[in-house]
Amino acid sequence: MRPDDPLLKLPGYLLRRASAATLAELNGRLAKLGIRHTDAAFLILVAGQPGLTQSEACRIFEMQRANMVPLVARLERRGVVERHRVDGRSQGLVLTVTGAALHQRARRIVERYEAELLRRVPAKWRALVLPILTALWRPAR
Amino acid sequence: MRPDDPLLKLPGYLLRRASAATLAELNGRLAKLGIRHTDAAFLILVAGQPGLTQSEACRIFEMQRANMVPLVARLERRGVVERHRVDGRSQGLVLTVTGAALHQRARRIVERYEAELLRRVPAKWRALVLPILTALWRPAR
DNA sequence: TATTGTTATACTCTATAACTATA
DNA sequence: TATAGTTATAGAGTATAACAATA
Repeated sequence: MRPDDPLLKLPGYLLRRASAATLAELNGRLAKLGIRHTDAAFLILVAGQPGLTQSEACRIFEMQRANMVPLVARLERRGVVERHRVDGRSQGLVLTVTGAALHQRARRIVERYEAELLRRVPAKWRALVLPILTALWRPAR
Repeated sequence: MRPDDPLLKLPGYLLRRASAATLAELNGRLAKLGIRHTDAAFLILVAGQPGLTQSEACRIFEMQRANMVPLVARLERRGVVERHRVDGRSQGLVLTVTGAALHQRARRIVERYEAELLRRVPAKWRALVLPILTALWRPAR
C-alpha cells in the first residue's frame, strides 16, 4: 500500500532500491555476529585466498586502499585477521582460528540470504539473475 | 583483468556491486548539473506529483523524515523547490521555474543512463530486467 | 494520540590528497 | 618511478531519539 512511485520502471533506480533493501536485510542478520556485509565479504575473500594483500583485496572489491585500513584494523583488533609481512611493504592477510570460525558463521548466514534472494525470483527466470546482474554491472563488450 | 572474485556467483553481492558501479556512473553524469542521483530522483518525483509533502516523499523513497530535511533545504536554498503550507504542519513541495528546468535536464541524463543500462543486457533477456529486479526487491508474496 | 517537520547526533561507506617506506 | 600501506579529511547516505506544533 505504498504511495505511487513513478521511478519503478527504471532499471537503475530499481537496482539501487533492491540493493539498499536487501543489504539492510543482510546487515540485520549479520548483526548477531557483530559484523556487516562489508566484513562478511572480506572474510569470505580472505578465507578463499589466504595470504592476499590489502591492495589485492582493494582491487577485487574496487575500493580505495585508504578505506581498507580501518576495516583491517578493526578486524585485527578483534582477533579475526592477522597481517604477515611478505615483502617489506606488502602484508598478507590470513584469518585466525577465531576468524575462521566467524567466517563459517558469516558464510552460513550469507548463503541462506543469497538462496532466499534467488527464491524470490520466479523459477523460470532464476537462471538469468546472475547473467543479467553481471551484464548491468559490466557489459561483455 | 581484475583478480578473481569468489563472490561473483552471489546475486546479493552482484546486486550491490552493480548498484554501486552504475550509481557512480550516474553521479558522474549528473555532476555537470551540480546534483546527484538522490536529487534527480527527488526532482522526478516532485515534478510528477507536485504538491506532495515531505512525509509522502519519505514514504515513497523509504527514507527517514529526518534525512529529507537537509535535502529539501539544500534544493530550496538553490531556488529549485518551494514549500507551501497546506496544513499547518504539512508542506506541499513544488518545483520552481528554475527547478522545472533543472528537472528537464536531469531527466534527460537519467533517461539516457537508464536506456544504456538496459542495452547492456542481451536483447533476449531485456524484458526480464524489471521483473527480476522487482522480485528481488519485493517478492510478490 | 498520531503525524509533520525539525534538531542533534552518530555510523557506514566512499573519495582525495599527501606522506613513508619500500620495490 | 611505481607500489603498499597509512594518515587525515570530507562528503554522502542512513539511523535513532527527542522535541514542538498541529491534527
